Amino acid sequence: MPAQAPGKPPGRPPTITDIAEAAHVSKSTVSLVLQGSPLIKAETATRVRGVADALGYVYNRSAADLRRRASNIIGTVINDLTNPFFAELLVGLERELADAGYVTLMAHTGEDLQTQERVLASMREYHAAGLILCPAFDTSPALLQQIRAWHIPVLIVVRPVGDESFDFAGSDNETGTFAATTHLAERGHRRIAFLGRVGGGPVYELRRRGFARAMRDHSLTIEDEWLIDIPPTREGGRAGIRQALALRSRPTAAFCYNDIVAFGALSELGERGLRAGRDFSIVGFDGIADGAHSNPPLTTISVDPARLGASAAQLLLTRLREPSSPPLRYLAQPQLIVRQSSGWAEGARATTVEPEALREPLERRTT
Amino acid sequence: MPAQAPGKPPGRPPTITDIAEAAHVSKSTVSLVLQGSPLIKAETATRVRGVADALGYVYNRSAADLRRRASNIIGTVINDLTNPFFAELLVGLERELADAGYVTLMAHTGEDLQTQERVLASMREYHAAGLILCPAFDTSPALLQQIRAWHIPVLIVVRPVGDESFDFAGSDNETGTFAATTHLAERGHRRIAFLGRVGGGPVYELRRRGFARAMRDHSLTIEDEWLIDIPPTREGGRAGIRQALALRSRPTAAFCYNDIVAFGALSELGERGLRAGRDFSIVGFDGIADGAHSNPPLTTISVDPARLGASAAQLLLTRLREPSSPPLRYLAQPQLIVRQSSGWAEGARATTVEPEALREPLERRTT
DNA sequence: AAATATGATTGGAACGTTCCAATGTTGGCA
DNA sequence: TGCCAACATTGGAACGTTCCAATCATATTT
Repeated sequence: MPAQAPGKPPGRPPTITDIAEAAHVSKSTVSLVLQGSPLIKAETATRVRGVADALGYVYNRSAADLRRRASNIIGTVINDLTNPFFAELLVGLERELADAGYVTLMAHTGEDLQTQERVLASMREYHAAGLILCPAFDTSPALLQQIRAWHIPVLIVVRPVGDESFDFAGSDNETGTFAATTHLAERGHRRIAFLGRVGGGPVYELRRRGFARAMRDHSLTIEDEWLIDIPPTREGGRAGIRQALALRSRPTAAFCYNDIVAFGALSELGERGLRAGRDFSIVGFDGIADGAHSNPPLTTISVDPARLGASAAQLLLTRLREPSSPPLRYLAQPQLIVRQSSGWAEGARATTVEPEALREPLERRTT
Repeated sequence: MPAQAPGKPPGRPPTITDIAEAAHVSKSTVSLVLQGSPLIKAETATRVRGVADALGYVYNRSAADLRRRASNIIGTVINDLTNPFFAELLVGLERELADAGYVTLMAHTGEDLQTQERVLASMREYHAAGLILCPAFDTSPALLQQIRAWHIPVLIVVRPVGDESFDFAGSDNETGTFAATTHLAERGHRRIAFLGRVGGGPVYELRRRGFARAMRDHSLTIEDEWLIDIPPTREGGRAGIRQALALRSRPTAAFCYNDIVAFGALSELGERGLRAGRDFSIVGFDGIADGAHSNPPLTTISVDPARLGASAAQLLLTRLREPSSPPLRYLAQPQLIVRQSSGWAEGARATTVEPEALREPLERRTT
């Protein structure tokens, strides 16, 4: 017995023509009914729908898309699904698109430019109604120009690329980092490290700027050695902490480029018998769900990735309705979420904070 | 200036007919060339391809799919992308499918049965060549029977549903849990908790069985209260540890249903000033990437989610080539990865283990 | 030299929709 | 009664491929 497809072979699946015959109307009428057109009398419409159900009709998108020269497919290109930030973003995106009747053609690039080009070309062949692109590192503006010539609406997400003439959804990196650094400064930290890529593109640049501004505002100087160049990964976070702790002018706190870097940092601190929030302070960026349950829970700048995804989807949907309005732009306003990974600098308040004392306000939100 | 679509409006994009004219061949020839058919003389083929490029031709899948009554779309339904296990699985899947020339239509159900039905129906309309389904909790076998009638190959992933007549890719839950529990027992633990759902379906059942078998093999009894019923989430892990620590016959170790439960457990332990691996032992299940960088790094049963995804994709591809072979089945053999979250029970070896001593073998694999 | 095999190419009818233009059918109004 | 608008429905030509059957050329065999 074959595993799949038992029972009678499908025969020829019913088409609108079959429905038309059975319902004694023309196929045009059936088509209009299926599209929910108000041109058809309600009575006729329900009858037709009844017949369609009875025959087990299933709409043929290929045919419709061919004729309409369009589809309900949104191509979504994610550079690193392995980072929960993007996974959560994707969830928000997909949900919103699905609610609007679109379907998500998803591809993962793993930061590989060739893969990125390939999948984009493929999405084009599928007649995607729109594209959402989290560009891989070093994506050239030329690629975007090329896509523009395809006349498919594109929304750039998270990492800006090229000029401002493309729709974009991301977060306010400078403000967010400013808030994070300020938080550390207000807790009495004077030597604060920055763990992230050096020359890692515009997002890094903005975060570094926010960092620098906050330091300046608190009259803190930045030693060059505190700008620690590591890849934006968990391993990077580990390495960053190792470096930070080895410095002659040793920092007491670190802003981490993103939450997974921060997780790496927490892990490394733990292995050295240090407790984040007491012996060293850590702040992340992104606000992924895991941060509420790391050890210790992570103070971070939350952009609410799922919500960012939803907003991004909305932006693209707007663009689809208004193909020729000026560039759309959405910048999520990040929120500082204070949890236990950031504590007071030695001497800044009482002396050390009892772990127990920290436990009560498990999560507190600040603007 | 409009944001998108500047320059000349697309005109009419070139079709194979246009290529045919320009290359002085018939459209049949062009079609064959594009399909890489060996029927066409190499010389002609390259000429045609040249013309196609020159005209900026782009293949129209809608048209082809209509005519072929098939597509290169694989519909993938994921129940919880928020769990890195599934995100990593999806990455493996997508990569493998893309390499084979397929494209991934992805949908997220968030464990919602209605959403699941909706997205499956949608994928059917798109003429998906195959489906990959991580079923939501409580998916009824009836749904699968229904899908079977669609005559689209389905691969069930991770959670078995219904009878064994469907292709399935998952992991050996019993063996994995057996290994995890054995590991704890061999480290001298005699009171071991099980953190997971009670009555959570077949996967839970198998893991509980592996747990029970390992306990029996080491002549350990299982107190009912050690079977702690919590949702398979980070919050669940927290709650589970709270409960475990409050028991009269207090366990010294816990097997966690999956890695994110384990993360919750680590977090809760940390907040109580306990260190996993020294004061309490934790073992997870799944082997998500984060486990190598949690605090402390997590001992877990790894099924290598990305690889599982790749294998699943291979299984479906095989099915597409062999539509009527008997049911295919793939069970990943899980590996115990010993990291720092599991230590020796008090008195079982020396006394307590110095944190420093643990640091060296950062990661060790065992079968 | 005819007959046959092989290789390379082609004509054209599908595939199942959509949507424009046209047609038929009411009822209201002059 | 005739005219017109509004409403409801319809015919049929696209959309861009694929693939079967047919054709044409060339080489090989008898």
